[in-house]
Amino acid sequence: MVAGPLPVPSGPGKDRLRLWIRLLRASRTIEAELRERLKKEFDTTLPRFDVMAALYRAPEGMLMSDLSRFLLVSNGNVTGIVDRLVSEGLVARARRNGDRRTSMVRLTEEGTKSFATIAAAHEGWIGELLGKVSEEDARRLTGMLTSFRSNWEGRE
Amino acid sequence: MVAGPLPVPSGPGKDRLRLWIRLLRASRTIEAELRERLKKEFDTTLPRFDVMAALYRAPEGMLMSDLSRFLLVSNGNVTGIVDRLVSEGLVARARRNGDRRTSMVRLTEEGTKSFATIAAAHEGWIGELLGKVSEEDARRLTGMLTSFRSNWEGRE
DNA sequence: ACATAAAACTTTAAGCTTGAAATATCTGAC
DNA sequence: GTCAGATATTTCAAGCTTAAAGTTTTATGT
Repeated sequence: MVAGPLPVPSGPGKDRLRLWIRLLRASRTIEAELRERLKKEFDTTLPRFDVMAALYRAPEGMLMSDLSRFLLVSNGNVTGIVDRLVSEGLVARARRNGDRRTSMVRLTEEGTKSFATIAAAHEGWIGELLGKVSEEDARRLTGMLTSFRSNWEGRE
Repeated sequence: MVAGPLPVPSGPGKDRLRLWIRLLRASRTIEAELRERLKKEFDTTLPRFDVMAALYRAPEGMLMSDLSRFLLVSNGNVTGIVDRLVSEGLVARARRNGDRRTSMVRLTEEGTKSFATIAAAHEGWIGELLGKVSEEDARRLTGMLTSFRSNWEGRE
């Protein structure tokens, strides 16, 4: 999947394959760098950061299934990550009266403060890691990826 | 990390952050789809596919450390995946006379045939999943990502 | 009301992933 | 030759990830 230096043979459809390979390598490269920095600087992980980022945008809280859908990961996965965040005091689960199957998950005060700090650093890192991409290219690329996303969601 | 529907606030540097988020969501979406199809259609996994793809391009074999570097994953990780592929008869390790620390890893005949089949399907999937991206956009996007990569490798 | 289905979540087993420590081998300085 | 350091790989512990199976609660049809 993460094919590299050697070129993909040319032919019909190869352009898209090449695009996918580059896309994957770019995101893995950046992801690896972020993972390392999160670990070194804040002793945390990317999945934890992802969950906290989602919750930060939803002060009223989120259901587990919302988190799962939003983060594009399985529901069982979210359970584990949230468990750990709860045990660290960064996240809280609140049982709901309306539906006792569900629980609202939200950042604690400590979690909110912690995330704000990390997010500021994170944004700086992205600026640095993507520094060579011009603002204009960034916007154009974003536009293409956005249209990919809309097409994707409308598929089937 | 995988922020979604809600827009990233505007401001300096936010364009790159937005780009990163879109990039990550696009690759995770495609990855999830490929993972599912590899499982359903060929009872295999993405990491196995990655390793086999790398070895397919190197008929003479690769060192473990080459695989690790090439796939952008840790060396310990590669050990486990190759172990499993070996136990399935798809990959073979060959001790080298010159340096007994290393071993050349290569696809077996069965592994080669198996990969060829899967790779053909894989290419078709990518063509389908990225079908809405025009060939021209695909080339332009690839170009931008390639220049990101060169910049990255030249950093530090 | 009751059975049945659907929904939300957790648990489980297997595999992936990392960073760090351990092992084995090789290279170079002396 | 030998010993220190470098190199290649494996092992290990902890955590992430998925798909599938299980649990509890809610909704629905009759």
